[in-house]
Amino acid sequence: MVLSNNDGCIIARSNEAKALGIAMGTPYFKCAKLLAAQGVKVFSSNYALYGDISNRVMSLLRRLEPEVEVYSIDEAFLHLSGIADRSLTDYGRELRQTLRRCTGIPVSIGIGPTKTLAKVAGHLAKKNESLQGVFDITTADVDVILGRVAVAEVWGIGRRLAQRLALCGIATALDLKNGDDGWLRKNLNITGLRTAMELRGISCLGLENCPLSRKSIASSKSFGYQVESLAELNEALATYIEQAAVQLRGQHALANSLEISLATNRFSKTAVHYSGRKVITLPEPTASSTVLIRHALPALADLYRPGLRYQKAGVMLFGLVPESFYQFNLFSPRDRKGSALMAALDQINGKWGRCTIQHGAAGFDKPWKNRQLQKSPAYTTSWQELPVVKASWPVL
DNA sequence: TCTGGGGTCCTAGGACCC
DNA sequence: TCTGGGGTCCTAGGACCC
Repeated sequence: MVLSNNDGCIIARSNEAKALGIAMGTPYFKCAKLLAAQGVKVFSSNYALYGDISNRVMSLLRRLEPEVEVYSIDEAFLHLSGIADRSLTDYGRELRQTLRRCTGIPVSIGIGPTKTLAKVAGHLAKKNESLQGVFDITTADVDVILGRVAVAEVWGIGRRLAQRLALCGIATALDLKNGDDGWLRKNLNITGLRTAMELRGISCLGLENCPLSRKSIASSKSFGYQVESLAELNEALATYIEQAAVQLRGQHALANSLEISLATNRFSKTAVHYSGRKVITLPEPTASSTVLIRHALPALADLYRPGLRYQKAGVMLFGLVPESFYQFNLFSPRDRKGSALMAALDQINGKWGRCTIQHGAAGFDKPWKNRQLQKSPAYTTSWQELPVVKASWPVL
């Protein structure tokens, strides 16, 4: 099993772990004993490793297929329009073997005329061993299949909508597919109607092979312990701002505003609950960590209530504009030195590792950092953590 | 004691404009 | 007594996804 940040919740399970009946999102502390007794291996999340493996798989896909939409760290949509002369299932099997051979990663592949149907097919491909990881939904009776899929499993139908649909007698994907358009539009809004159309094989969600840049960038994290002092909160917030700003500069954008947030443990039954948010509109858009930190810290002091034990702080950058759209301020010259400094900082940290150079405000020891007690090594991205192979042979 | 993080889209309602 | 029509932009809140 893999844990979320701060070793908080369970966010990934092997089939064997699923068989123990532990639900996705269960807080780790609630089942730690059971897991230990059953000999389950538990890992802290390791995004350096997952991100690198994901990149390997995605870049291979891009090399093999012209139209690829990377949907998440472990999912992608491919447009298979170019394959007319052979069975898509065969093509899928071959693709799967290639990925396995080149990256070592097993995948399942679902094929369908729309994204939503492909997701249904993918789900079956993963669950059903006889399909050997590949399923083309058009080779079967789609209605029979949809009749067996619970509506809550359809992509785009979450817990809330599923509950509402159940009350109206819509229990399966087939029921949703056959729903009345006017009713769907009114009760599930346009996104729900689109989902139903997609189940009918009418594509409403195109392939986005060159996604636009992000509209907001956030960095927020729980602390390793309950933090009480403003000084530590300042360090944490400055650290998160530096992380968010690196991404901001990475997409060559500037932020118009930022929102900072601060919260105590919302689950605590004894401590005072508090959560504060504050939006700061910047005098002019910036990508400078220094400027962002300078605006954020006084706002954090405003949100701070002495005597509380804080669990989490965060920053969100929004109102993002491309660097090239920078609107010059009539009354103050643009700070060119600042952007050169940031470029140098990114270059150094890119080469020598995150936090090689940082603002003093971000602290040094960072004792409040989250827990990752069971982290696997960054096998593929850190020289210090490369796997070591020991070979021995019998002396003849 | 211990409960993640980072995104997207849609809608309704209010403010404002001509 | 009787008070238009057509827009935009912003925000908060709700839903979803991985």
